[in-house]
Amino acid sequence: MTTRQMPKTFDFKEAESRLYRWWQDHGYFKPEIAPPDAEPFVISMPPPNVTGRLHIGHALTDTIEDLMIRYERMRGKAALWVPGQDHAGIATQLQVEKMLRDQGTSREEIGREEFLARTWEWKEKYGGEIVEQIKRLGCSCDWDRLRFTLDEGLSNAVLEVFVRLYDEGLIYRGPRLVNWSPGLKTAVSDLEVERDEEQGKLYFFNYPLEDGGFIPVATTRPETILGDTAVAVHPEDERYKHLIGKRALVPMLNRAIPVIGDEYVEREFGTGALKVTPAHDFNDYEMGKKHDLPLINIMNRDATINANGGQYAGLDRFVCREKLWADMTLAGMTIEVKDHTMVVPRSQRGGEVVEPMISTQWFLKIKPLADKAIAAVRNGDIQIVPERFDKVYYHWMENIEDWCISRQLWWGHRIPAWHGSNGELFVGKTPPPTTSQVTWTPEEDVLDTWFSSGLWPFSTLGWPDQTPDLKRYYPTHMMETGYDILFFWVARMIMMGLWFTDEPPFKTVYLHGLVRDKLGRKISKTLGNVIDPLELVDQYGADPLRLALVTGGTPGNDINLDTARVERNWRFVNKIWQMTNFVTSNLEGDLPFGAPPASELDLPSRWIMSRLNRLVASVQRLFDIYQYGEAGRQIDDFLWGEFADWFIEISKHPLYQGDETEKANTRRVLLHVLDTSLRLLHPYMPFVTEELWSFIPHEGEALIIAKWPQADESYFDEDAEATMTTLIDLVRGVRNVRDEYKVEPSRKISAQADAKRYAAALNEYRYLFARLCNVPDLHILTEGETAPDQSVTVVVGDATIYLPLADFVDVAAECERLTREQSKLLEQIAKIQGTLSNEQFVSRARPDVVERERTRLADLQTTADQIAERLTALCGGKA
RNA sequence: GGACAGUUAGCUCAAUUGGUAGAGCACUCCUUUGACGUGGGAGUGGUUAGAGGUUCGAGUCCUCUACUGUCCACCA
Repeated sequence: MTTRQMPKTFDFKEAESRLYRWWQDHGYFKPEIAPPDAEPFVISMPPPNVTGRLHIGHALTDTIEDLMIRYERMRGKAALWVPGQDHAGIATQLQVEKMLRDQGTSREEIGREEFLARTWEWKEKYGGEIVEQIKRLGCSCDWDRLRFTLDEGLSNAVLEVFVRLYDEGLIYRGPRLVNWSPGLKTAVSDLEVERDEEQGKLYFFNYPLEDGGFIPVATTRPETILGDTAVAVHPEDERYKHLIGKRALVPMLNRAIPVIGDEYVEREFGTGALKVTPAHDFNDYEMGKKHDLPLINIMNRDATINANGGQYAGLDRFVCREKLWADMTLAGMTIEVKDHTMVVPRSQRGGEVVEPMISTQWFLKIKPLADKAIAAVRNGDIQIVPERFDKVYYHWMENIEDWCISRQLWWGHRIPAWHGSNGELFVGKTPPPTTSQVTWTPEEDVLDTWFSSGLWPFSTLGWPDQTPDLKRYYPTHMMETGYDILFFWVARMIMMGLWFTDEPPFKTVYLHGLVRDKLGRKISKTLGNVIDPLELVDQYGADPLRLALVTGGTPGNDINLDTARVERNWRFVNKIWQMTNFVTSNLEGDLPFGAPPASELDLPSRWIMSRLNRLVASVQRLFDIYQYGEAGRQIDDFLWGEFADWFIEISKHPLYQGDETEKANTRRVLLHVLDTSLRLLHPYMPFVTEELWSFIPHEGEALIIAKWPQADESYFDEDAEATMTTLIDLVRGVRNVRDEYKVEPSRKISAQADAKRYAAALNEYRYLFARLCNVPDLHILTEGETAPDQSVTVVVGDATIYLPLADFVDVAAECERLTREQSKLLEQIAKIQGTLSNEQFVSRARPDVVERERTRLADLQTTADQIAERLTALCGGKA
């Protein structure tokens, strides 16, 4: 039996790095640690951005996934958690560009090749940091399988997918109206545009007509007037319908454009007439197609006005807005400017106003892929947890638009296409041969970061090659991530996975919420409410943070993280440390593992074993439905509230006063309960549990690969639980009375008990009262004996304890206390009687519920009777 | 304009298929008894946002209202 001396407290700073290294060196994070025929369980880690720093959201994701992985590993699965990093096109490029600016240069200046070289350097330098940070949380991923979206294998997968989609006719290239980010000088997808309500202005002016007269129109973006190719009115609008077919003149440019009729125009809004700018507005674009209007692009890539803007060429779009409006005002065309609440599209990344612009881009016709993805969830091949996200998923999938996959960036997967000197387009994994007739120039654009992310579950396992990993670990099992990237990532993985592997890339999607501050505010630098997980790990260790994150909320809902919970869990860590210290320091001799059979155990042991096994069963049920938070809370409650507060205290009696059998049994039970609890707790708090497990006698080399507990129903024991509950309540009652009567805790008092059906138990376990409420000589009243008069009573069911506190008892106060208690009881009795006298209840409620109510009533009744008796004896029936 | 969450003790959160509303933190009082003062004991604190309904029984199911938050959406 090991007798390694435990330190007084848990030195997490020292232990965490040591244990992590030890786990990793022993290969415990690798699925190969399980037998070759073990069932696999695989999670692909949502790859953090290569330049990112671990934030609290990562901490949540990684903690939940590590919990799932550790749980399945302990269940004997070949658990594989594939870690990775994302090149994060825009985010990374922006950071490197900033570095270049700080160095007094720019990407344009150094050129594409040099820029990429510098970015790779940057990646090598900073890319590893987040890996180290993930390790600090205790994440048990297989670092030998670490992948990066731009590494060779994954890049090959990207090319393969692109070429196949192109060959299938699903990828096309052409000029379309797209969301253009002028600061980043690239197209972005619909998802990357955020639309928020802002205070803006609505500009009213008169659109001049060729034949004289005018139509009043309103716009929020006057600069787009320069690109107008029509004025639209509602075809049934009495005010304007006679003007349809006439020609209007674009202000300041005097370009003639038609007045058209279209039912899209809302007669009630603004002036009821609309200027149409197909090249700079999505609605107008549609209307333009319908009416065959020309597209006039008036902007350059940086959103300055181009030559189509006449005298305004060269101006910034917002400067142009002011200038043009001023000029129109001088020309007498303007009417008024009103404040107006409107929705402004902004770039998710830079925050700048996104401009709808005509641009030649690559698109993916995604509908066919989406159809498969919808079916997979509908037929249950993929389950989304919580279920309510199904609806969101379907809605998005059913209304999906072609995906603009090209970006005018340099950092990313370059689109495998070549442009021939005669206008040909070639798409393939390798460049086409140059001939005397044609020379080929490679495509400049790269792919949207999410394009490669969409392949993650299978690209990381070696696809398109049929690698052993792909065969064994694909499809994966769990996709755990935040609901905020359901569309960006999850939806696309499902589509790509189904399309290219013919299998759903994972079976379950578990969506967690966002971590917010304790006031429920979004975490942001500007608010100054950033919760830095690494700081918390430094301060309290990884385990307390992990437990706080997992138990802080429920699946799919946001978590308002109160760091006080982390601190509290740090105390919990200490608490289980001290429990273990107690258990180990009380072990002696060679003990068989496991608890003795229930028949050989005393009441407290039967009780704790019953409670333990119910806990195990309950945790299992909760894990089966992904309710990790509730399970964690229950383990916590059990350990602190039952095992430590009661069983450990009680165990001191058999340990110190018992015979050898009692000692051995108690030791075995202590050890078994602790061992089982550490196993249950391990996925939540891997470090401290592993460390503690090393101090207790154990079979097997490490807790991380120890067997996950299973409930043993032979220990379920309702009688033991009921009896112990009564004894505990009696102890509590005595403590309560002592406190109320201000009896010093150190003062021993005597007591007599009229225990009725608990007489035997009370008699056998009277030491509980000595130990737990300083009543060293509880006397059990036998038949004929009567209770002392001058005493305070504690009543639980039909068991009564009399405390002859002669010096303390104030008869009047005691009568009042009893009266108070009695009225509370009578109230409850009345309530239950009401329920039970209801025939409907008795006939319709579940029998066990009725039975429970009857028992409860009987208990209350006997308690009330006891108290009534006391009242008569002590207070002369005053009450 | 649609859709989805949330509203429970002062604060942060729980609560199996409907069956006595619970923790932690904070607060009050007591406490160095041989695991732990990062502890122990005893307490205070709730018409579960409001109104209806279904039911023997509702925090839980249904309807409506209020407030908060999120997502989706083409009113210039």
